[in-house]
Amino acid sequence: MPLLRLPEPYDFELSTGRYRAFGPDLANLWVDGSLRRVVGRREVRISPARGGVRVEPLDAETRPVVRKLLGTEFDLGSFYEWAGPEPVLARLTRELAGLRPPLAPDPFESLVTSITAQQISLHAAFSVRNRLIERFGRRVGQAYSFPTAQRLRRTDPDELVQLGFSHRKAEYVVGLAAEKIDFAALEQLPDEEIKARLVAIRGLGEWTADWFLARHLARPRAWPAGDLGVRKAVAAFYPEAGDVRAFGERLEPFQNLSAHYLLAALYSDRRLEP
DNA sequence: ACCCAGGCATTGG
DNA sequence: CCAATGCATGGG
Repeated sequence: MPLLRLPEPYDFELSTGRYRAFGPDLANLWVDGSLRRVVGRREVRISPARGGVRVEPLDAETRPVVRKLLGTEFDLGSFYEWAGPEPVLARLTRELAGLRPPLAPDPFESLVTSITAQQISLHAAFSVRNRLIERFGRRVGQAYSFPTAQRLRRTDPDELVQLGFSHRKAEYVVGLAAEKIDFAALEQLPDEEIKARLVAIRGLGEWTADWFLARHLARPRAWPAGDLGVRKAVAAFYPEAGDVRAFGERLEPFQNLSAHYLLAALYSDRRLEP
């Protein structure tokens, strides 16, 4: 059986909740308890299995992408051990045991997805992003490949406006697609250097750069202090915290996983909603 | 009919 | 350096 092993504990349903919580995600499509994503020219089906996930097809092309997608880079064991003495995260890691944050496997996709989510609600962002995917992606099976930079760089921004982008965001996306970014080289740099390079690109601010480090590169210390959800979660779970960016230092060196667990706890607990 | 939602660039002090 | 402003959609 095509089994991709993952360290225990792993809770597939919990970990993939992001792909359903704000409406369907055409690039990471949930179908009858399984996740579908286009890798190369094929649709890959990922479903829960004992000891990991069942992946079909599983081969040299799909394996690294699925491993990246499912966040195998995260060291949950060390995180849980580290959280032990800290009351809040100790509780969250128990309640959310097996949550392994999924990642955006592709850097361009990660950045464009963040642009769509700037300022507006995640429901609205998913809706706009899905229309982008439908219009400029490629359907394979039931899922769609995310639109490529090559495709979007020859697109008139007005076409994106038709899909619900603001004029400004439409320019950001087409401009980003036209940038020649050596992502392989970028990934070798330290966090702050990567942020500096990204923020220099129009439409990419600190929030977007932080989520790129967190959700594409899985950098342990990424801490999106400007994120509205993170701020709400910190306020809810650490009423005495004060400045959110400074508070992040208390979470060293697990800011990224801490942010994901705080957000998951915030969204899973309706009582905390305003 | 409002108002807010996982920001950002732009403009003006 | 900081404050104010406009922007798009979808849910409440």
